[in-house]
Amino acid sequence: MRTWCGSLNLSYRGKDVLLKGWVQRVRDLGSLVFADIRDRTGLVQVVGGRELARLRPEWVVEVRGTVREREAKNPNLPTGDVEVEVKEIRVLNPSRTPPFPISDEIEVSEEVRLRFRYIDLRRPKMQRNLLLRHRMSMAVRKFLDSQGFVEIETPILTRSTPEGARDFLVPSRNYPGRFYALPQSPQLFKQILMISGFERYFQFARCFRDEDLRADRQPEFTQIDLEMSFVEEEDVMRVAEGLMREAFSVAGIELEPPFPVMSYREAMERYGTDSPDLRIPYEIKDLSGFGPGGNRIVGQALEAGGRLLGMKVPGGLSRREIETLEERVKSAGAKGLLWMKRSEKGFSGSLRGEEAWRERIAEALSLGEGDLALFMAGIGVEKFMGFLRQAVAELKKIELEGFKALWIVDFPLFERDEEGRLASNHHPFTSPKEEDLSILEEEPLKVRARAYDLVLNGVEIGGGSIRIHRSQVQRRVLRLLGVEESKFSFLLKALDYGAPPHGGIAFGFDRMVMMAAGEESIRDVIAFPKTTSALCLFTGAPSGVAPEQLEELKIKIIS
RNA sequence: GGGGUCGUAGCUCAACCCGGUUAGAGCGCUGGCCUGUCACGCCAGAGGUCGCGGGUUCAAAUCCCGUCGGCCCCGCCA
Repeated sequence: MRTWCGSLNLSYRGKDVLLKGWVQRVRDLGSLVFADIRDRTGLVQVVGGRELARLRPEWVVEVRGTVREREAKNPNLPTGDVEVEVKEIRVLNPSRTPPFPISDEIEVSEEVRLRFRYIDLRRPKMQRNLLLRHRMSMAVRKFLDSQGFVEIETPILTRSTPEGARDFLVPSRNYPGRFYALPQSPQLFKQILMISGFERYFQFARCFRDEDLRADRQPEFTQIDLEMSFVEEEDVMRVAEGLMREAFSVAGIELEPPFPVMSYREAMERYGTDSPDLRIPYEIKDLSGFGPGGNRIVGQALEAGGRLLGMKVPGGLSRREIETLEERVKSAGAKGLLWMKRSEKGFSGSLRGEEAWRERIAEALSLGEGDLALFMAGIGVEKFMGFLRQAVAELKKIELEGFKALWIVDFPLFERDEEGRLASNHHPFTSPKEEDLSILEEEPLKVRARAYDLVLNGVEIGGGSIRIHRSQVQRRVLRLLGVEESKFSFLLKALDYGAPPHGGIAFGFDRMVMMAAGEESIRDVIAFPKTTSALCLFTGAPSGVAPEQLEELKIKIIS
């Protein structure tokens, strides 16, 4: 019977044990040799003579021996009170010298880590992260099961839909020139399952989007996808809150539902983003009402239909820091940054203008002596102010501790895309608010959606909506979007066969685990992630294929 | 699609700005010594296409152009 290395303690004193694992390190003192043996549960020291001296890091071994109390204990090691006196050691497999040691202390470039992922995953941090991921998924499954949800798998080979992100395509051999698409989400299938009468569905769904990557974005990722029949917004939100509470509690993080609710408009006004981090204390104020105040830049901005937005930075910033911020917002696309500082001598800074005007602005921001205010003027500056708010918090090294969740609701159903056409803010199956149906065609941009986003510490962690369950409403929305009905005829038809009112939500599971683990990158909670240029450094995917394979698919590479 | 940043020993980095002997350090590795170590210690040693290609120059790790790759951001992500 094998004993886990990490489980050994004084209660094993005198017992014979069999350990299996990897050699962490060998300390050769001559006729006395120590080795640390590691398995998934931890490390334990074994002690013996010259027979241990030939061991090298990462060799796979089997050790038989007797547990004894140590002469010199190691308080830094959970098993530090004991050691195993070796009776027999067998090398099951030697190892080449690893490119980097199995330790959280050592910094290794991500490139090397991904190339040797099997070694990287031996590191305690990565083992912890993937174990946490497992426990969170188990907690979620248990919770959803207890709430009457049924896990149902939906296809990976499915139909390309023109809306939304770029699809990954899979060529069909049986139908040359035709393609399957990998799902961007199981959206339509889960709606169909509601029509099929399952009432409550969930799935840990792998989703695929062929877009450029980020620290929190991978081309394939995992969503906790769920859908419910006969529900309103609040019903879905309560289930989602319970799910979040259960998932995060396994990481020792207590979320306390119900989460506060904020309208999209309020979030944009106060924080300049639809996913605000409420732990940051700054707020944005609209100062357009005070007029141009003799300031040329502000005057031009207001005349063009733009706004003057300001934000107080208590305690101020140095000139150098303001310059740094300006560079950062400019690289994000902003035109520039204005500032004003209040000192005992009065106002200073680049927001010049009439003294009374500056006084009124300072008052509106409750600017005290030593405080700084930052401003932007123009059209669409809200989101740059939101970016600035984050950047200032970073620069001021504001302690961002704890977890603050909130719901964002009352999104507009549509937005204008670059070409000025209507586009869905969420997706085309999101229901408009009943009371806004009458203005759907006349004033589509004023129509609010029955959608809700769940934001945790400024990260969008989930989003969902009550769906359209009447084909006639779905037709009107598709028409406004300029989408041919034929593309979704299967959905429209299904809606006419007794579709119940339904709605749901999907969570970015990788992001949830990332936050619970305190990681900055989603790659650290995914066993085999892609690089930011969508390569798998471990297998070398994507790769070329044999000419015969292309031949069979009737595919020709043209460049 | 765009911007930034990095690429030198197995790993992490220095030398690069301002071109000029034999490209260094720590860790790791190999060998030797050592009975209480636990980041063991001490002694000795090996180890480099300076990402790749081209250019400038008497001379390139260093300057220029291109290219490949890692990371971060903007666009994009219904």
